[in-house]
Amino acid sequence: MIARKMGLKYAQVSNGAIDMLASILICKEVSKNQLLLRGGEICDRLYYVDAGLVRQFYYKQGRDITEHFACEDDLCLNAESYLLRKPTTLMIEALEPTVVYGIPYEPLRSLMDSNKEINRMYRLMLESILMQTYLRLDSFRLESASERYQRFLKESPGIVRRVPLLHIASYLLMSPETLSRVRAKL
Amino acid sequence: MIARKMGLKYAQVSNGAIDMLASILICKEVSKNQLLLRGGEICDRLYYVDAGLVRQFYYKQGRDITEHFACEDDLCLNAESYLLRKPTTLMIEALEPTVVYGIPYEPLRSLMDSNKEINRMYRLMLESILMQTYLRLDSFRLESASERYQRFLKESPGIVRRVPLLHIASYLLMSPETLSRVRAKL
DNA sequence: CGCCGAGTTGAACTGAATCAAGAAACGTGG
DNA sequence: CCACGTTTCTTGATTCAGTTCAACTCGGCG
Repeated sequence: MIARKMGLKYAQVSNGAIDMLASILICKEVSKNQLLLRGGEICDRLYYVDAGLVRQFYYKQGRDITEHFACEDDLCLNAESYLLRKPTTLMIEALEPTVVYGIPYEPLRSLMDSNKEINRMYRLMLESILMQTYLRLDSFRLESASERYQRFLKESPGIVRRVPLLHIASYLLMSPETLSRVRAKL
Repeated sequence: MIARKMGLKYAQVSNGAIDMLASILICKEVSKNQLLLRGGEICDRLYYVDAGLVRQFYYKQGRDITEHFACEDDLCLNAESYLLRKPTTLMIEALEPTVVYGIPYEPLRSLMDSNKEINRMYRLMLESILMQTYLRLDSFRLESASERYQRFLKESPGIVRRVPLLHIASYLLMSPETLSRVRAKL
């Protein structure tokens, strides 16, 4: 069911491949404000959010910085930890009651070795994440606080209403006060 | 020769795979200040720089913004254009006499279908680029102009001396004047 | 030699951060 | 269902890093 959604969102995989993918998926439920991944752990899963909303964040100079939001049908990848198999400083927290499906590292690698479609699906996921990341980098170039917020509003209207201003501000690289003022002017 | 370097840098591919990779590589020489890719073209190659130095840049609000530098043994990927097959606004310019090897899109896809090692190599390339991009995003969070420059110095000492200040400034998200002052203080 | 682009330096300006105080919303227990 | 405390958000005043604009210096090259 979830495997089908995943497989079809990024590639057009066959029923056989969907079944194989389903066989390695691991479902996890997280309640509001619970951590899905703690600092120091190795992130062994590439997450697909089925329901709810999570954020990836870390502490820098004592501040809580949100790096990514993922809601229904979004991917959540802890690249450095998942790919290099090392302890993470980037945590994942559920901002709502959430259900995620994780693709564990090793099982995915073996599945990719034996199945071309899964291999292709993963490649397309990576490519999609990469392009998203480039877009995000770009938005920090020459855009004012207000422009960054308006872009976010347009690109992720669903998230804005569900997340505390504080997290959106750090995600958009501005102080909560600035975001509040930006909003007041719109 | 170049295929061997490439194959070994990102994966540990066999001689057979190296030969296959070599068979699709396209070599191109570009002289100083020449464009390797013009705006409006579709970027059909994932480039590997053999010798010299290139930058990727685009115009935004009339300014020339450098997005990426690639020198010897670095990759240069025009993600949006290469992956989505659409005309680019991101150009590539040689800052020195340069030799690049391009991996063309379609031939790579078919090679990946028939050869697992090449497939794996490309996957590792993508993963590597993705992690680099995340690091770069991070450095824009809570780092001052001076800190960004010092990080760049440490991470890419080879590039600093070979590139006009102007391009480094836009790459690091600051005005040339600011970079000049930052340098003066070190 | 004198031009030209690249880099430096100075002064004024500005967008956003910070600090501080108050208002609104939220939820928990009585 | 309300009262209270806590958290989240807003608003104002001040400060500061970095931009902008302008003038000047330097080094290379025709």
